[in-house]
Amino acid sequence: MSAGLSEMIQSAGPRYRTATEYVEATLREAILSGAIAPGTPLRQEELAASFKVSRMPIREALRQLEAQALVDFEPHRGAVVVQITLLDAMDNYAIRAALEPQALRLSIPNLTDEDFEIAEDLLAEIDQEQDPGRMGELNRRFHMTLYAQAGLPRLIALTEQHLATADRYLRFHLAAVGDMGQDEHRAILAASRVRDEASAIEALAHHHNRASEAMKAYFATRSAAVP
Amino acid sequence: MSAGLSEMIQSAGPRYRTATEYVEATLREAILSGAIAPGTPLRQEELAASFKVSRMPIREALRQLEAQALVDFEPHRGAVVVQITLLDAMDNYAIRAALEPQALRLSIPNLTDEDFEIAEDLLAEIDQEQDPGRMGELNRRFHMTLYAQAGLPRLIALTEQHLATADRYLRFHLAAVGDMGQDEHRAILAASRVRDEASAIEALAHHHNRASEAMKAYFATRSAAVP
DNA sequence: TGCCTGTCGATTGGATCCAATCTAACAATC
DNA sequence: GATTGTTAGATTGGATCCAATCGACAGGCA
Repeated sequence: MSAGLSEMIQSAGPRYRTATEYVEATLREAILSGAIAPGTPLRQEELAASFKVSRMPIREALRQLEAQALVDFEPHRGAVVVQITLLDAMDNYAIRAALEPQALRLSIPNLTDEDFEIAEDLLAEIDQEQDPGRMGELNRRFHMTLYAQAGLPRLIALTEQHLATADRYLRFHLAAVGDMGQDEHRAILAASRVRDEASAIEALAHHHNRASEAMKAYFATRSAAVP
Repeated sequence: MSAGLSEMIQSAGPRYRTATEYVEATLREAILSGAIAPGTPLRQEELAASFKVSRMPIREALRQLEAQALVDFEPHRGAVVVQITLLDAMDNYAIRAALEPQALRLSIPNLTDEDFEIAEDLLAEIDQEQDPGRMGELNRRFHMTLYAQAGLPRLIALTEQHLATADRYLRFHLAAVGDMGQDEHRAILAASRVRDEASAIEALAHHHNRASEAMKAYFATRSAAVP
């Protein structure tokens, strides 16, 4: 969370096959984590210098981020990191509230004891974690562990993408909801363990609803645009 | 459906702001409609000649299509139109079965009499249409008319994108299901008219289930890879 | 003063150029 | 005859170069 773009570039290492892949992944991480603030114009020349590549891979990466709705392109004015608004957060909640129950429903019959143990461990880790950024990551992994056996790669990838996007609202989520919803996490896990799809989905829906309502209320009291 | 890529390029006209936008939209249309067959390697030089631009806008467009899961990139081997498989079709059905009820639920309270009339007209048009490609387009517009008032732009855009992707399976859908499900369409519309969310969603779920099951059965009898 | 207009620097969109890598054909070896 | 090593051509990934557009600012005009 505290790392700026340059640190993220440093630590990226050579684990990518092409410069475009590398730039895309690093920029996405930087935007999702907040290392690059919403509204920031992304100057191609500047990024090229930071990444030590030419403008071309930067441009290809920005196009991919555009398709993921993380940056906005305006002809001849370039790319800008999309703003965080209440509407966007609600939009994201609505999409996740649609996708995640579907993924969970399809995954539950195929989950193994090992999956449940991993999920359990992740919950324990979340309990002891203080850093918000790391909590977001653990939260994502917990949810994805339960969805991973759905057997439909696109559905899983799409769900993960929108869970990752939620990291952008994490700061506001924590301010509004107060916690990561560990009780609800445990309810979801317990119902999944006994293959009780209906209860698991209900618990998940409750999880989403509480977060979404809390966020709406939080913004209602502020009425301000998000910084 | 019968138009090849070159005709689609001709008829595109100058309604785009940049070459990249133009290439991206035209290529997507060509892939979704089947004008470019699955598995086709997309040679950058060749496309550049067809579109009468350089390779650069082609590459940016291909990157966007990659983010939409319409083409596959392999380093130094280029982009290939992704194959159509039963798994992909099931994946797409599962995603739509998650997103569309959510969109419909949020939209129903805001639908106007005008919306219902438009939807009605579209159904009448579908009844008289013979061309599969055009039927796909009308079907998409019918569904999107009902979802358009959901008030969440991302959810709407994502739903539309996956409805459009379904055009790739249209040929197999028609072979498997036999029709566009007009009875179900009418049930969805009727329930939406009287703001009966539960019934509308149930009718929509039935619509998806029937299609999905029919497609699965269809492929089971063939057991072959999709051409 | 306030508004319009024209110029200039910054920045992007697109074209061209070069280097890295892959494919395929062919030769050499077992 | 099959397999492996080698090499040429095709094709992509990335760098560099040029032209088109935008924004800001200065100056003219009502």
